[in-house]
Amino acid sequence: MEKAPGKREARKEERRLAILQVAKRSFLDNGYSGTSMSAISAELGGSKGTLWSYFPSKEELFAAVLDHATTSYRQELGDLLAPSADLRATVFAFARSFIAKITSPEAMRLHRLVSAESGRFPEVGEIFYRRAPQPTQQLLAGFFAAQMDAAHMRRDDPLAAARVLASLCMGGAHQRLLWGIDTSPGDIEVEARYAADIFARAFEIA
Amino acid sequence: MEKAPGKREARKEERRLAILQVAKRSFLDNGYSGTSMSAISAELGGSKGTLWSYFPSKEELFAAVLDHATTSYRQELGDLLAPSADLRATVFAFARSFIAKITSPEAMRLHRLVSAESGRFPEVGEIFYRRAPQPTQQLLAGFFAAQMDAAHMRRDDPLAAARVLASLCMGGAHQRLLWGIDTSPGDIEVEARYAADIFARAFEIA
DNA sequence: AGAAAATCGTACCCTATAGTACGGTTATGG
DNA sequence: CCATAACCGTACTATAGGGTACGATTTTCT
Repeated sequence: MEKAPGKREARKEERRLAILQVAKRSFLDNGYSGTSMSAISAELGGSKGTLWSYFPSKEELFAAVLDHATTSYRQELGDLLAPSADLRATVFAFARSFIAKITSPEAMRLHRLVSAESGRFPEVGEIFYRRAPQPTQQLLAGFFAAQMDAAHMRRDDPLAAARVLASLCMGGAHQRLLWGIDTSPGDIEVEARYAADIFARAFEIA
Repeated sequence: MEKAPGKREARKEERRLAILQVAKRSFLDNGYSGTSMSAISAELGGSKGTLWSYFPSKEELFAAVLDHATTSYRQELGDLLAPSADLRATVFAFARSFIAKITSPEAMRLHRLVSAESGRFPEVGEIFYRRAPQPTQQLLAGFFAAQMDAAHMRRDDPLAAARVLASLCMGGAHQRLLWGIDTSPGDIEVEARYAADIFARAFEIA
């Protein structure tokens, strides 16, 4: 079924990706209203008709960009939870990778775009939520449930515990970057350690 | 010095406030790029020239709106911390009021606007940060410092403790509302209780 | 009453924008 | 080699946007 790359389809897909890439940059930089189809077409080179033949309206382009961006965002998410020596170390390692990921420039810009536009386009928030925060929380929750079964931490709602850790990770550098207060990369290490410590105390990790 | 209301100045101030009010609604609803001066003028009635005589450009109107909005936001912030019977109760009461405040529709829209535009206008984030999150954190930090001195909670960096509590309060309904996942008002109570509980465990409150 | 300030209405300029139309050109597939 | 799908360039429509100009009108101060 999925044979025949075909030079036509190949070039088409390639072109589509190029459009998405340029559009993504523009939407991330300038928001929905601040992005113009004409500018995208100009930056892309070629004719406006071509752009419209791929995405028949600005809204559809936006939806496609969001879909693409959140998909690639999610794909880098699976390996955040790497069980190691003891629970504390695992939590700390997770916190460090997680904070690093959500404070990366691209993640920040995506976060900005999503929170800005999900007021006007409700489906934007939902798409994002189901692809990024929700899977992460469930990943964590499953892990914590097992740890609770093994009596390595206090028994509690695993999903709530997952949210606590996520909240602790998002309250520091990420939040400050949101307001434009810039932070040094070293902060990540410090904050991850602090978040892990608070979490360990709250959930009675040995 | 501050005498002579003067009908001229009075009407001028009144008009100014009317403009700010309409503009605020529009910026909060539609963002910076999505807001048009012409539309504001139309909704306001009267001539475009008048609008421009008050605010000589869209950017200056935006700055004034932000200034006004964050100021009124801050004024409702002082009475969040009401010392009561014991520390646990105080923390819980704070969490409840704080979550209620930051999840109010207007606060959410302001948050959205600020995080969206502080990428493009760095001073936006700074203005907001210095008027809302920072005072709140310092208020809390001062309170915790005193409680630590009185040995009612574990000794630690008071500002860090303040951030922990704030993070716990922002990680629930507020975050979900940001993605457009709506929550029931009853969640506030539950989440405040949970946040206070986690905080109490992490800081060894009796 | 009369000068001064504010306001109004409207027409205007210039640029940007989403989206369309169309005839000519290049590349691909059979 | 030739039909065809994709593409290009360009010109075009229509609307909206920020911002200006200006003469007429109303309101306030003295």
